Amino acid sequence: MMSEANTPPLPDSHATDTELSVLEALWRFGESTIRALTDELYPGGGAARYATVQKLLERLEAKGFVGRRRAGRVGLFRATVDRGALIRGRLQATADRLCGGALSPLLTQLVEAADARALSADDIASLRSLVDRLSDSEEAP
Amino acid sequence: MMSEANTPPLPDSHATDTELSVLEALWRFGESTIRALTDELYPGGGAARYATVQKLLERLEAKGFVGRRRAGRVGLFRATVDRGALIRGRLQATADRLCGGALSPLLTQLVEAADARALSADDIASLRSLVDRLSDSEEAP
DNA sequence: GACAACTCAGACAGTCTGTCTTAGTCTGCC
DNA sequence: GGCAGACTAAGACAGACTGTCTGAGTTGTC
Repeated sequence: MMSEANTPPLPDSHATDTELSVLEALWRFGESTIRALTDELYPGGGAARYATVQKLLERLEAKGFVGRRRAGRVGLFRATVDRGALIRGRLQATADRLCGGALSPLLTQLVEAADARALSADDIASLRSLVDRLSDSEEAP
Repeated sequence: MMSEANTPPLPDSHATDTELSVLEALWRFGESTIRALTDELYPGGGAARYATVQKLLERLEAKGFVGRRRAGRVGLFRATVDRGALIRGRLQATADRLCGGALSPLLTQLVEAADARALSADDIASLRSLVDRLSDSEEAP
């Protein structure tokens, strides 16, 4: 009972690398027109590149990563997910495919992967506070 | 200087869901023949399914996830990566695409995602020992 | 020698992705 | 009024990837 739907929904679709570059631009510049995005991603790009960006936005919208509104006759596009949501979506997808949905194996492997490379003291501290929080809610349900 | 090559190489290719089911079978049963894997994955499957498994193994081998040796005239296939390596590979891929390769943003998001849902007491305990281990190696380099 | 099982190579359709073309619509300006 | 320029919408296209399957050759058994 409960313990669901209290976190915003995670993206279930996959954003392509190219689609991701459009999202990155939207994150950097906020709500933008196709024209502005095209100029950013393909400087000097003509009508063809413009249409490419248009199609990428259309697909991103279908996947729920992007929303649009109209300002006069032109469309304004904005990202409807932030980078963190995208990351969490991919993490969850990895967990679903490789760990039956469980997240803790990911934590284990993440720490292992980071072992050689440095994890900052801040990272470790945030991990520790997670463990403390989890322990608390475990003892006092 | 250094801090490289002391961890085994991470898979750089992507294993499909279907390919993954073959890997899962190899993890469960260890070194196996195509026949045994086919019987496991497609019970009662005929020559067609056999060939499907064969092709999946061929592609897994090309991607470096599977190795083969010959026992007499039949081939014996084994996984050359374990589940953890696959997980770490996907984590690194996510980090590369979404965080410029840095792993700590993944940690942050993972903690956030794990916060909401229930982790088992075992998970929490193993997490705690993980944190303790990290803190130790942090204090005493 | 016939048969069964295995291997190897490749065909095939369906899907996904990035790219581009075309046609239609609206704008403001001369 | 009408025209050039910019925007939208719809879809065509090739290349890659995936899961599936067929066929031709090999090898060992009875």
